[in-house]
Amino acid sequence: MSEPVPVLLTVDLVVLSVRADDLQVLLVRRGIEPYADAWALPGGFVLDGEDLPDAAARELAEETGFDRARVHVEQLATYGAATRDPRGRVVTVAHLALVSDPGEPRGGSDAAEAAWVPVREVPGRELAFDHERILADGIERARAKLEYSALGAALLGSPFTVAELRRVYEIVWGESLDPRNFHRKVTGVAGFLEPTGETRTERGRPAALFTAGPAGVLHPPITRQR
Amino acid sequence: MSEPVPVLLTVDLVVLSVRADDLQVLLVRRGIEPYADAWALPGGFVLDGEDLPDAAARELAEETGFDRARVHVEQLATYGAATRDPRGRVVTVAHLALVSDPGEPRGGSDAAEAAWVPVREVPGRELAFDHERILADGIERARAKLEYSALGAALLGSPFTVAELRRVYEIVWGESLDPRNFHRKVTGVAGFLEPTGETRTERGRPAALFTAGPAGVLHPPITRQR
DNA sequence: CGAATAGTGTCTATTAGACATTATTTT
DNA sequence: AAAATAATGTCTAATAGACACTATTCG
Repeated sequence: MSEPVPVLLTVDLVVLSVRADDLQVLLVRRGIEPYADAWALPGGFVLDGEDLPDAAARELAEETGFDRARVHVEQLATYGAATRDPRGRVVTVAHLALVSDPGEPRGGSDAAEAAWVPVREVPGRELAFDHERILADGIERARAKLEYSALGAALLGSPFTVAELRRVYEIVWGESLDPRNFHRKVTGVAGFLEPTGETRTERGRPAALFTAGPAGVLHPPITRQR
Repeated sequence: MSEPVPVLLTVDLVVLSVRADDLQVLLVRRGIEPYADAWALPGGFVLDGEDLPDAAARELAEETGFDRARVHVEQLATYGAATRDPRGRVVTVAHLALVSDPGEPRGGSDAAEAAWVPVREVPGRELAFDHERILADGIERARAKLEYSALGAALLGSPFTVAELRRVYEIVWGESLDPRNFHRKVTGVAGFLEPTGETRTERGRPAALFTAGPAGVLHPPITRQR
């Protein structure tokens, strides 16, 4: 029987937000080796005694100032190829975070710089480690979960209008949706949206305001084009 | 800035199979501390230089004799609570494995005994570590993925009949499905099932044989009852 | 009033679910 | 022939998608 090998454990975050009518991801420019000056997903080492959700929430707070109550964070997947980090055996538990209306990011401890980048501009940049793959997995998870979950609300401030929610779907999926059918769909599923009774007027008829309902799931789902 | 903390990394496996008209999970009785003599999910330490999929495949082969080509294995989730293992910081990357028609299990290196157990009998047993939670997550993943993926075929030998596939769905979901509607559904989605042209006769009219098709996904999905 | 946006209604094609019927084998 | 299982067909209710229409605001 072989001996167990100790590894270093990190959490990395795919932090997505809808900003400037675009799906954007939070990237940091690394301040230290390896991959110094390269763009990377925010993240860092799991600390002594710290659970994985705690580590993810802490890193998110350091990079964005968001506290976990206002953000949706879920575990994405774990990446552990022996050669993924030149420092040695470093395994990362990637998380997906969806935030609403973030201000400008602030640089964290080992991040010289942080920036929101439209996801379709990322393929041009070389990300550190296997972060390009992790980002792709995170985006696909977000797209897939919009179909059957109330995840879209996590990308919006609360309360929100049906039109704002629809815009989130359109931006994340990159396809346009019929406003009338979308409205009928999301308001028709019991418990998915909670009407606040309030309205907000921008231009035209005032829009009813909603918060995410208790259902959490959208059944039957909204389907994207295949 | 705090120091990274080294952890030991394991892979654990939720190995599911349909045996004796029942959804069963492979459990091992632990031969060593901690939790000696307790039932647990099969698994073990990730070895030096070993990637996560390799470690999962190796552990699976040790416990069942299955090589990875014949089995569906996918990463499930990672569990890293600081107190989950009394030995210290041990983080496990759980995997879901679906196998067809396994023979009797053989005990592995640190497993004194191995057994297939119907999943509905598991709540009676006390599983080691947080394995009860991991098992629950694995079962739910399998149930959910049957809806939209060709995962059911992984629980069957190849080729198989539509009736055999339907039985898998019924057993995993614990609900009965209309044979005629199920047949129409799975044979109607292009690329989901590949007819072999062969038939197999048990009792009654010979059944056409199929293999899993190239599509991999079932769109639109089959939905379970909610 | 006209423009703009929100929200409802209506029609049609597709799909799901219930269930009848036909087809092909074994005994 | 009878029993058993496979496979197809038919009907109906529900849903998705296209699109007309009404509602409520601002300028």
